[in-house]
Amino acid sequence: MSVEQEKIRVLVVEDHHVVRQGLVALLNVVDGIDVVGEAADGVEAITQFRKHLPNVTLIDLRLPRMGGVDVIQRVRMETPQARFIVLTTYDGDEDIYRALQAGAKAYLLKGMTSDELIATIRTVHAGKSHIPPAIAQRLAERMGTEELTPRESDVLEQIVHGKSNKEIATELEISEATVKTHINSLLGKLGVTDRTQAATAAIQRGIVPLESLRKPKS
Amino acid sequence: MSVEQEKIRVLVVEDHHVVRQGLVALLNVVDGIDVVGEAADGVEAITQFRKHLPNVTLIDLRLPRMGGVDVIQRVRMETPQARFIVLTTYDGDEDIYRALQAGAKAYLLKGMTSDELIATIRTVHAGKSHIPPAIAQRLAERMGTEELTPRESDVLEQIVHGKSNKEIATELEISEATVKTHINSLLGKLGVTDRTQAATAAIQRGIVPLESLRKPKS
DNA sequence: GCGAGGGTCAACCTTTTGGTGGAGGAGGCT
DNA sequence: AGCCTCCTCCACCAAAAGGTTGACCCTCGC
Repeated sequence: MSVEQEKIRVLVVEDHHVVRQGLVALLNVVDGIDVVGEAADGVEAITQFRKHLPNVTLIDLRLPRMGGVDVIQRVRMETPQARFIVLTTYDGDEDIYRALQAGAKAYLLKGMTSDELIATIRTVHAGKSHIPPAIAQRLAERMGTEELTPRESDVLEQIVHGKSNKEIATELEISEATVKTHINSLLGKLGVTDRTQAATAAIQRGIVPLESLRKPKS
Repeated sequence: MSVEQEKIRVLVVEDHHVVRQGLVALLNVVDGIDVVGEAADGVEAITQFRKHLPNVTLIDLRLPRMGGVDVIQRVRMETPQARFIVLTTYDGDEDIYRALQAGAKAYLLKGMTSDELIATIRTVHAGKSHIPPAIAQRLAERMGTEELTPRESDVLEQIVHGKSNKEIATELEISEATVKTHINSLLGKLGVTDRTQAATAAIQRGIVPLESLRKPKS
């Protein structure tokens, strides 16, 4: 094999400017890795992906305009062989799960060392996956839990937003009795005993994003 | 004045390895700025500060071993002229407030540009403060609100952890009637109408850290 | 066609929560 | 001493939430 080996072409998607800059600088001095593009939001990420068709895409989940999970889904719809490494601070089990479901090959917590990151890029490029033990642990825990139905998720979201049963009924245009039915069901699935626990569980697990609490659009 | 101007000596405190690395690399190529130390946790931060006595300290609030706010307090106790720039992702109004109370001179959100960061370092080194409009906005909002008493905070924390009034009474060794009194009071102060809203408000404002929800130590 | 699961609703009941007013004691500040 | 805040507690009430059972209607897959 020649000294001119093929470089791994990497796309970096990260909205935090200094972090992205740091990642790019870090990776560009590594032998065999070439950062071919950068994106600061989800929409740009897709554009950049189509343009450069990178071997590996490093992506944060929290992005403006379009979330990381959606980006992964979209891109893999048209390019199934696309390899993604999710690189994020911990945002709740739900995101881990959905990212891996969407086809992410690795999940790294910010805070890993440069060596870990580089090693993971090579691993993923070689077609393998890489899930750190801490993440695998959470995934395993999540497995035992039942999925919420769409309607139950609607109700849960309203609960997190501090709505009463009556308000939820009005909002979703169903009777209060139905709201109670859903709540009773979702309490069981979440393994909690009241709405307050359901709310904190939802936030903590990332089922309902914390940002949505700021200023309700309604 | 000579060409050999005095450089601004900077200490970078940030637990995320790649982010810290990026910041240091970024700042070290800037004219007139010299990164004299790095720290990955709060305890190390204090050690490094004493060792280098930097002009400006860049610090994240979420740190292992000792939080950023505590570091600022400690250091300014022994070195009141110490200048801190808080550099963090948004963790709730409470942290902003407490960091500035502790004597931070500036508060920057990760995601700012390198230019903003550099400009702020110079500004702070010159003895001025720098609070972005978005942050000032939140501070202003917080001003109108009343402080919770220590006991009310205790109760609120229990609420966030999903305890019932009865459980809270047992936990804090007071009667359920007293718990109700505190709750009634804190609901008013938080401007909410029930415990679920109180819980989400507490999390969102950073009064009760989300991490404490994982596995209760009890 | 039949069962399973999801969504809708009702009646009934118990427990919890929130709202109000009052009241006494401890500690701090003037 | 007076005044204030905080913490403590009680009683009473109304509203909300939680638990249970049973029911009807879809749709989807077998």
